[in-house]
This record gives sequence, C-alpha cells and structure tokens, in this order.
Amino acid sequence: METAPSRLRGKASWLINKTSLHAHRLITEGLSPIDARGYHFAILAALEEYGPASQASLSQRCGIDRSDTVAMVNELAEQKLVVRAPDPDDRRRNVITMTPEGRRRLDQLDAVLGEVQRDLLAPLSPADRERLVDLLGRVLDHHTRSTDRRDGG
Amino acid sequence: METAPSRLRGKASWLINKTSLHAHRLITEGLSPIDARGYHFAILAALEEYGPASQASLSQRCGIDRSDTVAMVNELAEQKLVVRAPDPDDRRRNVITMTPEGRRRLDQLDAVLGEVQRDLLAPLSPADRERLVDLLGRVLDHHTRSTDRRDGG
DNA sequence: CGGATATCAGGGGTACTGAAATTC
DNA sequence: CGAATTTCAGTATCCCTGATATCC
Repeated sequence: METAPSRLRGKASWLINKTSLHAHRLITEGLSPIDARGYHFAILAALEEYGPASQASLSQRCGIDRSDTVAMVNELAEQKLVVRAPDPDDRRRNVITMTPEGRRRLDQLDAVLGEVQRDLLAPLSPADRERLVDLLGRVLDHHTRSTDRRDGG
Repeated sequence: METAPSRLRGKASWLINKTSLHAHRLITEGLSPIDARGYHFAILAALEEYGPASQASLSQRCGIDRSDTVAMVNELAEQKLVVRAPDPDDRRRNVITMTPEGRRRLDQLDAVLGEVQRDLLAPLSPADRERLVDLLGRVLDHHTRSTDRRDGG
C-alpha cells in the first residue's frame, strides 16, 4: 500500500474494510490447516451458549445467511461436530445439537482465534484494544438494530 | 442478529468483519445509483494526490489487486474519467491520467462517501470517531508494513 | 389460505492465483 | 537470461435472491 491517498486514508469505511481484510486473512491462515472456518466457530459458539437450535435461529444469531448456514451445518455434521435431527415438535425444522467432539472443537477454535486477535491487535495496548472493541460494538449495535437480518424476524 | 453469542461478540475480528459488511452495504447503496464503486474513488483519489501513474503503482497505493485494477481502469476509461495511454519511456506500462471530468467525479464520490461515513458512525461522538479512525489506522499501519502488497515492491 | 422453515440453484462482487505477451 | 508490467482466465469465498417443498 505504500502511501495510501489521504482522501482514502481518512475514510473510516476504508480503514474498516482493509482491517477486515487483514483479519480475514489471519483467520483463514489460522483455521484452514485444521479444516475449519470462522463460520464453524460462530455456529458452535451459538450452540454452546443457547443450546440446540434450528438452522434459522442459528442464522439470525450468527448473522450468517440462511443459504450458507445449510452448507456450514453440512460441513460440521460431516466432521461429527454437530448432529442434525428433525424436530419432533415442528417437523419443518432441523434441530442442530453440538456433540462432545464439537464442544472440544469449539475450545480449539477459540484458542486459534484468540491468537489471531493478538496478532491483529498487536500494535495496540490492552486499553486501546478494549476501546476499539467498545467503539465497534457501539457502531454495530446501532446498525444491527436498524438493519437486523434478512432472514427471520 | 438478535443476540450474538458472547464468544463471538467479544472477538475484535468478528466486530470488524461485521462492521465492514455494514460499511460495504452503505457504500454500495450510495454509489451504485450513480454507476460508481468504492474502487473508483480510491483510484481517482490516488491520481489526484500523486498525479498520472502506472496501473502497478495504482494497485500498490490503493491496495487493489493488479488484476482488479485492470477492470477498474477499464470502467473509469469508459466513463471518460481517466485516460489510458502507453508510457513512451517504458513501453510495458500504461500511464493513467485523470480527466477534468474525473476530477469532478472525485468530488462527487467524496461527497457521497462522506455521507456514508456519517451514517456508519452515527452512534459515535466526533471525538469517538477520531479515536476509531486512529485505532484502526494504527492496526492497519502495522499489518501494511509487514504484509505490504502482493504486487510490486 | 397465510406464514415460517429448510433446502437448493444460481448470481454477483471481491480477493486472489496462474499464465501469457510484451518490454526493460 | 531474469525481472517488471499489463492482461486474461479461472478459482474461492461470501453475500444475497429466487424458487421449491414441507409443515404449522
């Protein structure tokens, strides 16, 4: 990048997009050696925190498109990290349940992603990292409330 | 998104990716009605600040892949916003020059993107916006120095 | 019927890779 | 020869839309 034009450099949207790109690269590099993706972590984390759930609610909670959620659950089920079973109470739904293997996998992915956070935020002090997370969280809350999701709701 | 799992929510990389997605959506919504893209702004901004340049240096300065730069210059040239001419000093190169129309277009795009910034950062005070830009800039500088680009250099 | 869910098929934008042709 | 520039072809991933089938 050498020296980005100042008009560009001053735009928050540009900084965010570029930073996101670096983050994405670090995540891919960290997870692909163990046959995982960022989405896997998101879904497993949701299952841990909220228990078994339908694919639609996983989509909403993780902010993953319903179409992509199907593919992700397919991959996770193939690796025996989750089980997909029809919901007896509502036979349209699948209930996705995390397996003990999936539970262990979640911790593994969390560890890898923890390292990624440290790499990504390396130049920032702990206080600055908190500040960044807080600022981004506030921006995201604002837009999440107004935009919400494209799926359910 | 309703309630994202806290393991997810606490990850800076996740916050950055989601925020980047919102930013991208706002940019697309703002620019597509006038047949423009974020990349157009980046390239025009680089041409304004550094003058006529080869496609390779535009790639480096804007952080755009060399392959995509070709397509962007095609689009800009079609709209008469830039001119592509062979470099007499080094006939491998094209020299890209901004036209007066391109100069005006740059200001138009800047205005649209300025609105996008305000929308994107709406929940933040002016001081917080500066803080965010500063923090992201420091993160980006760090990774830009180590990763640099995939093209020249 | 309307409404919600799950799945699949496919488009489109973006990031990237590989290779060819040209010129230094 | 090697190295740099432009260009094209193709891959991969992600976000999204549309359509279908199923069930409440």
